[in-house]
Amino acid sequence: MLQVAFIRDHKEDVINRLAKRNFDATEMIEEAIALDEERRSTQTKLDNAKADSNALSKEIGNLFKSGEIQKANLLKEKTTQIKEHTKELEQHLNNTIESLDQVLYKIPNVPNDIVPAGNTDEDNEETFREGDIPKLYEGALPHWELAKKYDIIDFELGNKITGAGFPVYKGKGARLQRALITYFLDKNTEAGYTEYQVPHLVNEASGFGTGQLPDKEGQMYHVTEDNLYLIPTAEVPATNIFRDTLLNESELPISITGYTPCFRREAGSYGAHVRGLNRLHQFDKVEILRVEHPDQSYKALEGMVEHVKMILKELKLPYRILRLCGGDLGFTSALTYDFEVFSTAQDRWLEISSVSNFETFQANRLKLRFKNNDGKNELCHTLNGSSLALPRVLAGILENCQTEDGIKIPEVLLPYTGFDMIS
RNA sequence: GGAGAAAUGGCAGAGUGGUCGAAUGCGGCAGUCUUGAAAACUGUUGAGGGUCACACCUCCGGGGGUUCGAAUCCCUCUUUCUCCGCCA
Repeated sequence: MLQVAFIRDHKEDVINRLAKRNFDATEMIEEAIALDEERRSTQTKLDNAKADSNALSKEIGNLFKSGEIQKANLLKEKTTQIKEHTKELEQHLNNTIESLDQVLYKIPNVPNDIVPAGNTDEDNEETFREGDIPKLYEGALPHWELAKKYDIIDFELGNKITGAGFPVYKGKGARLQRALITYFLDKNTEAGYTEYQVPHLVNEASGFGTGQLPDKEGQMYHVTEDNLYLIPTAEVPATNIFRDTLLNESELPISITGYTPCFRREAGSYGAHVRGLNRLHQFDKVEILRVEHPDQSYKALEGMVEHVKMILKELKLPYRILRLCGGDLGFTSALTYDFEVFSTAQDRWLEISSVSNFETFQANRLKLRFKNNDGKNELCHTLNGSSLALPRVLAGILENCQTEDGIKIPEVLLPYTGFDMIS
């Protein structure tokens, strides 16, 4: 969430920049500023009331000690009034904070200046494209047909065991997926990211820390018995490593990577858009995450984009990079680059990575700060991205690397798969 | 799952109703000594809010309560440890 102080000091700017999301924040911002005003003045009143009662208590203590019981009892009576007043103020303060938070939760992050205006994914700005779209043989198949033909992914079996959106990978399909996971993790650790294995279920506080809660609980599977949530992305547990943390400036930057399955309840779309591996309830993803000094975060974002580019180039997949427009930008992000691989047989682009700078938006809620060289506490910037999301990379490989004789495995993966062809 | 014990500053560890934001030790920082370092000695050293700066307020696992006053008493939750049971 945004910092109130920032909203107060940059009111017009915040409103104007949020307009890029087609988000009219005028009313909310007025409300937030008013509530904050109220919060601070109530806090001051409460502090003063407490100071009075502390002083009285001390006095009573001293009177008892020196045996002046009567005087002490007289003072005691005086405290009841202050106590009542304090209670009222406390109540009011809590209500005000609650209302203020409710408003702040609803305001999305302020887009970076270079975020293009626009409403939908049509308005995203392509910034880069690489890799040749292969000329496939006559009768080339979409990946779900290939999966069936070579018996490497079984969607029906998943239906039987669990339900739609939970595929079963078999034989070389399973091996290829594992190869990709290991390959991604190796690339990430080579680039300086520390590998983590994090829990796949998180508690309420964690869901709240990264913004899935409140409001967006519908996208997560909820284990009500224990009040835990299955993670929709490693971002949730990985970012919450840093909840309520005060770092030293020298500890920055922090770079971590981790592989997790991801669970998404979202009902999704229909037809070809959810066909095969295009959209699943459970999928695998390798995530990269950084905690940065505010001055360095955009440089870090570029670094992450370059890193993902390098991986896709090695895989020799045709892909493009989009700078998301205001309307398509995620709630918590200030700037996002999406990577899309071209699905030749489906003739469409599939999102395989999303790399974002959240600036202080997550850090504020997480209370993730660092002590700067002046000894002041400052919010860190957080960034994350996929590197990469498995199913669509798999789909991309199956479709783009298909030949009449079978699927030709990209060369960089050979040490990981141990085979060069799925036939 | 059952029985018991515990949770205090970066760490260790005292403190069981009133100058306790908290003894002491270690660690950190600064200084003395030294050519330099170590040792020794001296001083200093938690966080958040608030203020121009003070004042002041809050924080002894979380939440609630008793009391004029709570680290200290009560309730509750969480976590950790020991023992038993179960188990990949």
